[in-house]
Amino acid sequence: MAVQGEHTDSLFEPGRRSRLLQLLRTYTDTHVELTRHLARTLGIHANDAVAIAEILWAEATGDPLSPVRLSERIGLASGGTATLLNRLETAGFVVRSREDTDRRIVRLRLTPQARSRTEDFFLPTGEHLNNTLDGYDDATLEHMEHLLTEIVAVTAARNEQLRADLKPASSGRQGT
Amino acid sequence: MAVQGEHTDSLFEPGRRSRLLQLLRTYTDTHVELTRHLARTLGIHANDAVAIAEILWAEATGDPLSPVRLSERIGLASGGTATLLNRLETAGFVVRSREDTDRRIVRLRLTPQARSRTEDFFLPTGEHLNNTLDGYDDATLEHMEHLLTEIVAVTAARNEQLRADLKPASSGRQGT
DNA sequence: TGCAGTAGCTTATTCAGCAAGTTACTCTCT
DNA sequence: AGAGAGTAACTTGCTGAATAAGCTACTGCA
Repeated sequence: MAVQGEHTDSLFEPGRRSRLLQLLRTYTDTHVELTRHLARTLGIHANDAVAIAEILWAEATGDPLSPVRLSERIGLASGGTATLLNRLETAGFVVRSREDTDRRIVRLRLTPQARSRTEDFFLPTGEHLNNTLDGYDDATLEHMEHLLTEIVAVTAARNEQLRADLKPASSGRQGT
Repeated sequence: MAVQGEHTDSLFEPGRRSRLLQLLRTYTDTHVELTRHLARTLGIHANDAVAIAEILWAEATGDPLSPVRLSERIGLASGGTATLLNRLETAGFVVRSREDTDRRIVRLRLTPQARSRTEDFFLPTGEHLNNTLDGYDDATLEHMEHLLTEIVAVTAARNEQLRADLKPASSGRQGT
């Protein structure tokens, strides 16, 4: 018998802000579905496709993922990530290379075939999106970039906070 | 031996457009992680949390999901969705109600407890985001809304196309 | 040189999800 | 009205993805 129950409506209040947030939500759904289609196209599991996309992007930015960092992004435990990587390596999508000075670290790279198939998959959408963005002037895009950056920061901060609840107290060290 | 292999670089070319697309990708990752935290908070599986968010949102827009439509959104087959819903119903998160004139159709609604727990989870982020959006004037937000709408449309169109490849030929109608 | 910390992996086990089949309901066509 | 096609939801048997726990290899501090 909760008498109150109106404050939470702010999430769904009509208005421009709420509409924007819903658009972001919808975009996420859409992007996730696109990744599922990638999985189907490559003949692999949904999570494997997520991993491939992450590996591809990280590699493109010049800082290839390690298994631990991949596991953080796709939300799998260490063992599950190892299984996933074995699967992808056996299927010829991924190679592991120890190229770091720290000999413990493994770097994940796509095979040329995997990269080209994945890029071919994303390319039409990418070009279509680029064309769409061409319809906007530079100032608008800059605003958009700024806004999105802030939005990501807010959400990421919340994630960080929630992640902190996970590890109660490992070592005595508890930094900032 | 593909001699060419430069056209695909357009996905990663430096520049504002590419940066925007990466931001969208990052946002998706962030939002997905947030949903995983929701799962942990509610003590349910990741996919279950995705389903709860979808059910909540659909209900809020006045058009509660049916199992089929839920399954399309979360990317599960009919049987898997039934299992998931049984799980959520048993755990007291979801109720199924036959309220449609078409007696086959089941509408999915969150229990009050589930709704309040989920809203409590999203509320801090939602308010934080609203504050962020308050820093932008109306015209800018309108531009954003327009741009995002287009982006979603492009991606959704691609999804539709890919989904069409799935069903080979049900009725005699076959396109190109 | 030992010891704590981290990266990556292996193994045993569980249970989520799929494919296929069943029931219930709706709509159309005769 | 009644047969038949189509759709919504659910059930069941089985596969294998992911987990938890434990192990090895490497790093770097004391």
